[in-house]
Amino acid sequence: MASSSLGTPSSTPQNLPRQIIPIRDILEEKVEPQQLVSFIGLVRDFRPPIATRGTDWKSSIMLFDASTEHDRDDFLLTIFRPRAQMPEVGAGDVIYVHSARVQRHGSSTLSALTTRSTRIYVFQASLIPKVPGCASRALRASSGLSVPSKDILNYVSTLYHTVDKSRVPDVERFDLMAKQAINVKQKYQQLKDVHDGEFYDLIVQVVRDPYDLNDYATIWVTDYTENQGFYPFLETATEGSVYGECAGFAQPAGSQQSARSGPAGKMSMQITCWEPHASVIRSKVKANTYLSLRNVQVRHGRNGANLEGFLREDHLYPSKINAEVLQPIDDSGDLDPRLKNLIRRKRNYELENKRKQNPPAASKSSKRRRAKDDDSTKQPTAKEKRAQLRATLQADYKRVDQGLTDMNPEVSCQNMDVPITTVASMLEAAYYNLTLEDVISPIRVPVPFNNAKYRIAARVTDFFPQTLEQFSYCRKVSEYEALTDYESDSDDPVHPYSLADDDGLDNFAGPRKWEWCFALQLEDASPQCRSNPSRVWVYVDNAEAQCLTGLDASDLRSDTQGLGNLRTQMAKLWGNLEEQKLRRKKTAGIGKGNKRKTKRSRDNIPPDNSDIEMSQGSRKSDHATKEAPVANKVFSCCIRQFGSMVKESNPDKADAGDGFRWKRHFGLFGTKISYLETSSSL
DNA sequence: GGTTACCGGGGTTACGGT
Repeated sequence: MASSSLGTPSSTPQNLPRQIIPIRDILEEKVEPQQLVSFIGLVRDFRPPIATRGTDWKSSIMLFDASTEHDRDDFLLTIFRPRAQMPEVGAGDVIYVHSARVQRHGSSTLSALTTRSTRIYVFQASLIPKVPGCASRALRASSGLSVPSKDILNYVSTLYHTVDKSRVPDVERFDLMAKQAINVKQKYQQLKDVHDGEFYDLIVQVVRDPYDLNDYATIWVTDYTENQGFYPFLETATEGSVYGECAGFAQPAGSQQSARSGPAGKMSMQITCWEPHASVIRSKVKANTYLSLRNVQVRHGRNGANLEGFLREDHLYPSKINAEVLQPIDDSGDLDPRLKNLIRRKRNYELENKRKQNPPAASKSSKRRRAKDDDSTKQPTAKEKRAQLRATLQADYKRVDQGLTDMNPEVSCQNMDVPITTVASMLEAAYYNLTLEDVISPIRVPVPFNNAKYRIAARVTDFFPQTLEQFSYCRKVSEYEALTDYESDSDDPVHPYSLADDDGLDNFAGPRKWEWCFALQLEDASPQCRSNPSRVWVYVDNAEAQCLTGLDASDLRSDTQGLGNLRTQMAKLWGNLEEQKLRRKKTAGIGKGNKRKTKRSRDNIPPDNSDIEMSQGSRKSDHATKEAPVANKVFSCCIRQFGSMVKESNPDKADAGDGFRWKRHFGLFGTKISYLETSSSL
């Protein structure tokens, strides 16, 4: 079966050296991807080394042997190596590749990939003698490789002199092809810039499930740019109405998912994909998938009215696949900038759309951003804020550092040059000095919060949630996180500042991430406040908790090591507070059914830092201190004030638009517990 | 033990709708 048309013995198994696999066996998938294989073949195409994003360079070689000499499909060897170690090859050279990895990448057929241990022997075509001559003299100079065994050398000679070489181009043509291969043509365009009759590389998002027609599949795609050549979709996009099932399309029962609304207007183009690309579309693509498509021909459709795309088989390399699914979430921060920009445009489109749909009330997702950006909230300018902060701080600076002794040596914070302020002054209502024309002295306008930062001296008197296991939570990972200006959406059911429970994740199959989120109740420890110290709840978000503890969040209900590390770190900060709380809870729990809560809930949210409550100080834990005082030390830490929008049914209090008011919060930042000394080695 | 990447050239096949 594997014999050549010439009937030569070259391809018969008995002539093949042991451990050498016929290339056809790889193409017919008699081996699995990842498996290591050795093979020998003739070079018919070569792509010289090009730089990659990594440290290696990349080169590739198209090979055939006696088992594939008349095949249409090609067998590709991809070489990743430092540039200096790249082999030099010429037309018709015989290559013996020892121990390369089989892979499936960018092609409908399997190919081979070098590993660190792959050896490549190149025999220069013009020097290969006929048997019984020894092929070793045709071996091109390669660094430090010993001469292969006799059976390999014999096979090289036999193969070269018996195989049909009509697929090997002549030297001039080969060199020209190699030269052309490093000329990469820039074909990427956004959809807004595509024209009739041209070929483009596209980065797009699929807006509805593909329509599969066996030999080919059609997809509708967008990149959130507009092209006058596209069909204008309905302005008001409702579920299923824009890219819904088209009348007249045969709908195999159950095979079509409900459609999703894509952007309205002239933002989407249909692309028809033939094999081998259609297989990728069929098996890996659905609505919302991000795709890289290469060499899409753009032409007017049959009605001549609108532009369409066509992804056809590559003439020269029929197994080459030009459709690749892209993952919008990438922890390495290496996301393709073209994809990043597409996601950014999508976000802008969605924000704009939301705004249009809910003009009077602030849209939920933009609440926090508006707190910072929107002029209509009458926020002071940065300069004004700085002046205001300076004035506030200067009024409060008491140089209380001097009165502080026996500070916690395990805790340090930034901005030690900023004088310590008191919690009471931090909790005072915020004002904005409004200057008007013809009015000499500025008017003090109360504002819901200001974005001030402070340094305080404090000790921890309470924490939330009630158990350390709940200090971390699991959340969905959003595609928008790749954007540098990403801010999480407050529609998220587990938004940190809501300290909501983990519900909503049970049926979520997408990527998740563990993050820290907890709150600490701090009591002012500055000397002048000893008689009546104020308390404040401060949030600790994921980044600040990482800074504080030096630990990454994990599922603490199962990660006992992580829980132990957290406990050790927090004990440095709050002493025996956890034990005290536990004792108090046990005492209180007698006769109360002692319900064990394993999830965060809104009922458990730490008390508001409302001015009255906090300036008077809630003293629940004082009862406990009578029994046994919490033993912990004073530390200095940085606190920032910020605001968020919350629902408000009383219209008189709704100062943030219909049904919403601003709420002031405090957050810890720039504070650090000394590093954990772990006994376990890496 | 495993990431890096994916030429050029010039295009036929197809259902009917947005």
